[in-house]
Amino acid sequence: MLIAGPTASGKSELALRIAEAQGRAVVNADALQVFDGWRVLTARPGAEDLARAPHVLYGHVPFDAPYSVGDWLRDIAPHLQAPVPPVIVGGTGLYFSALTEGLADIPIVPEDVRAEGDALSLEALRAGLDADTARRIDLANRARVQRAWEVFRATGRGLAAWQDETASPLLPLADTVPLVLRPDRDWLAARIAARFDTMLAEGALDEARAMRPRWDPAHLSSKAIGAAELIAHLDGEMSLDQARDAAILASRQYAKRQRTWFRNRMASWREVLLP
RNA sequence: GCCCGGGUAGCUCAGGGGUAGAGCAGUGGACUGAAAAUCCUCGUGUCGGUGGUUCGAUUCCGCCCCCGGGCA
Repeated sequence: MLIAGPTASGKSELALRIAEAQGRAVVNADALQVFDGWRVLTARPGAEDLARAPHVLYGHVPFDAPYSVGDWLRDIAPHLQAPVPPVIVGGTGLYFSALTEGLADIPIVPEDVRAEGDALSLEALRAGLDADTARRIDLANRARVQRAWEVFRATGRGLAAWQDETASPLLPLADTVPLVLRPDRDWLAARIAARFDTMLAEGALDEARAMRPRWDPAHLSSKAIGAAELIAHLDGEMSLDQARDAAILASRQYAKRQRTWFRNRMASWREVLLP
């Protein structure tokens, strides 16, 4: 069973109830909940939830380690073999797509190639692409262009060529019960705001204080919405109210991006309208 | 009560006699290893109200209302 949904839509609780009732494990499909560190801020399940059902792929990656969809697919593979099929829940559309539609089997790009790419201008990166790939990707999007450049640089083959050879998916959609939560926009906005206040009440600020000495915006776990805002508040750069408002706003904008992905890339999934 | 400054897009504001634009917010979209990332698109709203001047007023003038500040 797959459960996708925007942030704060209540998908984790739904997954937990199903898992608990049916003796399944809950498997995480969220790019930030895989990290150790910001437990409260990333809404990772707490002790009470963990006691109700087995949880997998939550907080299993060090907060300062790299991670990617490919890592996630490798991590999830063994859990798909469990005798009782798990409930896979999360908000990262890319993870679900890679799982059910496949991901090109491209060798891991070495760190020094990434560093080399970081140093180049967008124009230079574009110039280093093969024609097929250049035609396929968004040339205004540096992240996409640099990724394509890195693949070509590291493997000598274009990203498009690799993608054309994408193998069959680890878990075909047809073998699943795919649910996507589609909450009303304003209803979700209210929940997003309320949830951030709950996070503060549950110690998000203390968590930020604990993370402060090891804070590095470059870490992937630092992308957790609200992390930079709370750190800025601790550094006296903004009031707690400003940090709160900024984090809530960023969460709403994130939810909108998720909505777009779900609507267009998971059109065949079973919709669950909320409230 | 008088004087000064304002009242223009959801918010902050710019503009100016030929019916108006920015930023933010919001919308729609893209996205096969950074994805809670990254990128693209979309701006008609009684220009506070009402009279007047004018071929034409949101723009100029009068009055009224509201919000700041000052003086009584």
